[in-house]
Amino acid sequence: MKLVIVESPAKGRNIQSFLGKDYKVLASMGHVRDLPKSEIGVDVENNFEPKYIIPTKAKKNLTLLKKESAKAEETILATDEDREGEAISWHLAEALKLKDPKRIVFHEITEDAINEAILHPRKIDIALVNSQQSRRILDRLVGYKLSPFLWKKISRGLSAGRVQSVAVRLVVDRENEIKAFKPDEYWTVQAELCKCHTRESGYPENAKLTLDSRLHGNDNEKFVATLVKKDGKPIEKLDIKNQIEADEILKDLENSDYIIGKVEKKETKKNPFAPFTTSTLQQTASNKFGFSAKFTMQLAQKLYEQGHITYHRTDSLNLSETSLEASKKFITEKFGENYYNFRKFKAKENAQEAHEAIRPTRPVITPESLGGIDAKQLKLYTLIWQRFVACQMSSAIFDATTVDIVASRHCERSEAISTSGIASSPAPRNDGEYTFRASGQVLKFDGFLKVYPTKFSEADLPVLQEKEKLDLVKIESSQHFTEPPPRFNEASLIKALEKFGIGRPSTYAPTLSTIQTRNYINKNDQKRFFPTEMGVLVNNVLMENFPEIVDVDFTAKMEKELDEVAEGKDTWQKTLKDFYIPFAKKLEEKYKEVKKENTDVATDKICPECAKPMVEKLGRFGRFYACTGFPECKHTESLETKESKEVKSLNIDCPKCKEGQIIFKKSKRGKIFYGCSIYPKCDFAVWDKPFINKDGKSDFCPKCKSILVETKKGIIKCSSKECDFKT
DNA sequence: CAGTGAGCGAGCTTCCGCTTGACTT
Repeated sequence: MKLVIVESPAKGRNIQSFLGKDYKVLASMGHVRDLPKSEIGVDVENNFEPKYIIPTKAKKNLTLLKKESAKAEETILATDEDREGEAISWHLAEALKLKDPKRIVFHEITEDAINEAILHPRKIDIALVNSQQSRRILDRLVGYKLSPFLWKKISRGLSAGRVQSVAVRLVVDRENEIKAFKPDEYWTVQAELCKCHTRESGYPENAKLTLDSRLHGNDNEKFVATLVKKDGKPIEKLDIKNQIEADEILKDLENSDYIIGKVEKKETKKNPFAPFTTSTLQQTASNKFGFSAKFTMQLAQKLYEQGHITYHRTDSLNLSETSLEASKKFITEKFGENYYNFRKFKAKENAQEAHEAIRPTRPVITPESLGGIDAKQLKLYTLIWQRFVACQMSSAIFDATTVDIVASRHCERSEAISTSGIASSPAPRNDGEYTFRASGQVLKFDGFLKVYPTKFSEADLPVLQEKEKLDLVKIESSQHFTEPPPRFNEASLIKALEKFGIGRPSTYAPTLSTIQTRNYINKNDQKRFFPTEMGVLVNNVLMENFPEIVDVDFTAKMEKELDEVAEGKDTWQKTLKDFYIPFAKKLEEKYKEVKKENTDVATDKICPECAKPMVEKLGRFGRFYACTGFPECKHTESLETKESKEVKSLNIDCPKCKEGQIIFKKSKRGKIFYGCSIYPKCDFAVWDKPFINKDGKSDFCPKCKSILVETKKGIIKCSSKECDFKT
């Protein structure tokens, strides 16, 4: 028996089926050794010697691997072909004490690919392993050196890191941009025009037309054009600054003739998107369905385990030969040959490409034919299936038309007369010639749109010819203001992180969680991120003292260095030394130089327990009132919010102790609940808001006399778990 | 489902990236 070790058990099951009973395929379940959590674990004095331990979570599995490896005639390391995968193999070899570890790699999970790989084992690429060690140790040094600095200078429990601190910075920067933004007023001018019927072109005598349509044409002969040029000069977005300027233009235009200038017709193409990577899947599922990145990954994990999709943590756009053949067959059979178009996609520059793009494992399994799975899983599968099939289909083709309309004043004498009364030489014609533009596009061939629904505007224009005269139906101007950039949501923040190469497919979702649980950023009602006071404060301290670490290019620079190590051009110790020596020196200075932040704000509140004044303090969960008699007096109060004031004003007596009142509270996790004001003397608490009847009083369950509550959906029910009363 | 702060000096907080599953909603 030969032992093969891969990273993921689902992948292992697959490979097992190809290799048969001479092989045993097991999974490492990710990394099996790591730096210890409780200490820095890097001997910076001794050439950055790392101290690796086996985390408790990995112990059980590693014991199994050891047992099987000892029994096996040989152990083959088949982890992913990238920096982290190479390192996992190396750690496995070390932990399993393999003498001559055999390393294999493959790019697609097919019988041929696996058998081929088994025939060509290689040695572990120690340079690649070393580049991973540099990455790991650098992240450890940054994180475990900067975090304690924040504990000392701001507050305990805070954190900083190469990835999370930049993510927070992006949100803070954006908020500052929004705050500093001054909207500019600008105006646009639109003309509603229609094919001319009342003049030269005329109408057939017998046409049955209403007076309105005789004057203004049918709806399908009307169209809207936007003012784009004045006297041959393009009008830029902010050129028309106010109503006075807009009115002047309107005045000019009311007495103008509208004649068609250039008519340009051309075909335009819309190409399908590339297949999904982790980041684009997360973005699209967020934008289309409102799924959080975390939820999308949970759904994808299940689809992967059930064998419906390929691996879901990837930055690759590669598609296996088999999947390409399958999609070709599917598309030509189902839609016809003209719908098929072979396409190859290139991943972004620093992608590691250890896997394929995310795609259905078997494209013939259409979403309709996939039964027995959860509705939301199916929704995600449908999206993945459509995106993949569409990416091998023809482009959609549109007939696009762009029409210029020239508006010039009616031909009347308008030569300038000099004050002396003598006609001057003809003045240069600057009498307000305006150009409008209208464009339309009509879908000619749907191509990939047949499978991947995409929003596009379709607007038809009437048949128009050059020099044709038009009637003006309506002309109007509209006021606009420039808008600040929008706050990030999950989709756009992940997109930004990926653009800068910050973070990896396996970390986008966890990173978003970390910076929210640290209370650096929060989501507003529109699910958009804004920084908290603590987020702003931490970011300011980092920006002021360690700008190079929170620079968006820090990771990109690190990656360059790591490449040098992976290519054997540089040692991992030198890379670390170049970074760490100046960093450590600076850190030492900053410990001395930077003062501890004081965020206390005096109030005129008096402590109800000891009569000392109270201050507003900034804690890890936001601001709160605290007694200045601390630590003798531990009295604290929450800041009043709209909700807490509202609940307090209802004066609901606690149904349990009848002594206290029900007040608005927040749990550790930030979840809202309603509890008794004299806690811990009385521990009454419910999740939902107590129901208030029309007399302004709380009410009780007719069945069991417990207090009634109103859920967020407006259902009134009994608060008792044993009672099922609800309306 | 009931936090947070200070400072002393017990022990603890903290990083990123690779995995899944055990929790709970």
